[in-house]
Amino acid sequence: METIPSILEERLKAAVEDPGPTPLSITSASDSRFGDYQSNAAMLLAKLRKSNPRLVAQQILDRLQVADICSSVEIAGAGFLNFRLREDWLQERVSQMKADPRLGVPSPLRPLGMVIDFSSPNVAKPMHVGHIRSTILGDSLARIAAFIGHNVVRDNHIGDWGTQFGMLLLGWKTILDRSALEQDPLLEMERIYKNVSARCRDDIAVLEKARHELVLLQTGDPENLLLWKEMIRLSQSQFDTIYGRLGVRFDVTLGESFYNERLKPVVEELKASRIARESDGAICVFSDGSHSQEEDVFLIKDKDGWRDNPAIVLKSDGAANYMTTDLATLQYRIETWHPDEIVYVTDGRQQLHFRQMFSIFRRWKPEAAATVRLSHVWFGSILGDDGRPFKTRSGETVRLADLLDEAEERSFAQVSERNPALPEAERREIARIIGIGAVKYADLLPHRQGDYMFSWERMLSFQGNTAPYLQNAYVRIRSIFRKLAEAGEAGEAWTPGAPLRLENGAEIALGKRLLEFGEVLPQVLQDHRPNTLANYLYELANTFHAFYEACPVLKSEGDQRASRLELCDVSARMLKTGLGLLGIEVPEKM
RNA sequence: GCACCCGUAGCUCAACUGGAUAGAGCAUCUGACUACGAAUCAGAAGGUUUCAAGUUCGAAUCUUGACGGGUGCACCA
Repeated sequence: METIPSILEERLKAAVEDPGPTPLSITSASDSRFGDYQSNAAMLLAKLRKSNPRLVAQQILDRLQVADICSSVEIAGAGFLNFRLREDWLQERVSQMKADPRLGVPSPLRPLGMVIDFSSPNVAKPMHVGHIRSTILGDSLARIAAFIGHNVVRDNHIGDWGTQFGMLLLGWKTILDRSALEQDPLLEMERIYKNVSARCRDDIAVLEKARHELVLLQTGDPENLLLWKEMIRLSQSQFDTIYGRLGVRFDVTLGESFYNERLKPVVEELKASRIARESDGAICVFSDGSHSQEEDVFLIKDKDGWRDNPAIVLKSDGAANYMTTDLATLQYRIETWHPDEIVYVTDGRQQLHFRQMFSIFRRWKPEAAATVRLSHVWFGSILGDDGRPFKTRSGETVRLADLLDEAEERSFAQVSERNPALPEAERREIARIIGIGAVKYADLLPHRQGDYMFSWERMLSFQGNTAPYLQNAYVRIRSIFRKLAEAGEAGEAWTPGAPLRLENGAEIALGKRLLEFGEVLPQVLQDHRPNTLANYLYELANTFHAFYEACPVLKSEGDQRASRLELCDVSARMLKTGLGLLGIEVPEKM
């Protein structure tokens, strides 16, 4: 289904003499008194042509043919064109959208291949609150891209290689507590890692031993390889538990170790093509002078002036680092999936790394770089209510499993208070849906570039822009249909598909709101910003509640009743679908 | 020092990427339950968008400068 702005834009283009390359933007009206949609095209054109905006608007208006769509088009203010939709046309649009399984979301011109790299936990470390944003944001973007019609590869690039394994292996062989490992493998692995790592700092002999273990692993020592695989297995089972609770899945899980064979050739190619060279024993990429100093990611300024800020692709000890791995991974992804876009979902601190990585890639593989969009979708930190990074009361990192437990516990207490009569198992299930949903929604709602303050009270509140509020809107609708089904036994069954009649203000407002879904969703993906979708759903729930208060459904009669039931049904579907795209479930009761 | 991000109502956050009178929730105040779920709705009050200049029909948004905060800057990822 085409969106209303794109239909109006076509009409507008036809009415403009020599529209040029400038897009004629149509947006929904900023104030309903101005109409339903507005365009500032006349003002933009007037600026280009150095003429009067209102005059240009009048010229457009004289040739504009929208009588089948609009009841009025007016020139207002500095030269705005304000469109008011015909109510019969609007009603027809909502009916079409209702019958559309895509709920009015336009099909892409061409389905894109997208690789989304997100979550990326480390082996042998518990997943903690630092992983939550990448996991939830990446999952949501993947769901949205797939719904729109793109081909998505969800790739979990886990940290299963590197210097930490020397310490882990040494710890495993010397201080491992078997029973602790059985009880909580991640906790025990974390303990031995911290223990050895601390001793390495003070004692060069321990450090040497750890390095030796790492060399053994890297040269294929059977025992170390076996232990390493065991660590991965134990970690993966913990990841699976968390991902199961979050409802997150991956198409491929390829750890850093998977790219080992490709690292040396990458470095060789970069050296051969003179992109990288030796410096202080390491192989580095320096500026090629193709950018201004301020924009050059390989330069940095200090008090003595501009100096090199190279990216290291091979350390002086001959080992590769994450830049090398990321380049090899990028090469692999392009060879394997030929994607149109690769999305990296990580925190904002890695901006420089990705800018350097993308820059090296453009120099290394210019043809490939020209056909793939590389997007670093970065996000800010989660803060505690003290404005400092979110920690437990004792100052520890918050483990993700504990966070989810607490969300469900708090939610369970609320559900039990509201609905003590429900069986416990049902209350547990509702609490799970609300608790997990609240955490996800609180994470997706703020603009991703920027820190946000974590607050149980706010995210679990029933009022305001929260998951429970949205879920409640859905539950209220379902309750209507439950009532109807009970009555159905007396011969009042609901038959879907009745014609819509948008008669009063609240019905019309709801209809317009429902149509906006198709406008919002492509933009969400374009900007990689699910918070836009979250805000839309909040407004939808708001508009629905206003309709619900103003328009009795079950107490109305005949065609009106049938029409209102249709509006309820499509609103419920929209809420469920929209929340589903954020990875949030809805309960039937709460 | 340089780069990136941020500074919006008492608090927590939006603002369709330069549009018309900057919007929500919490907290405060007023009103609506013998009621399709009040976990809701209707309303009031709350703003020099940190400050100062500039760009133009028009700025929270762009430019420059100042002030304040976060993050990153050569072998950890």
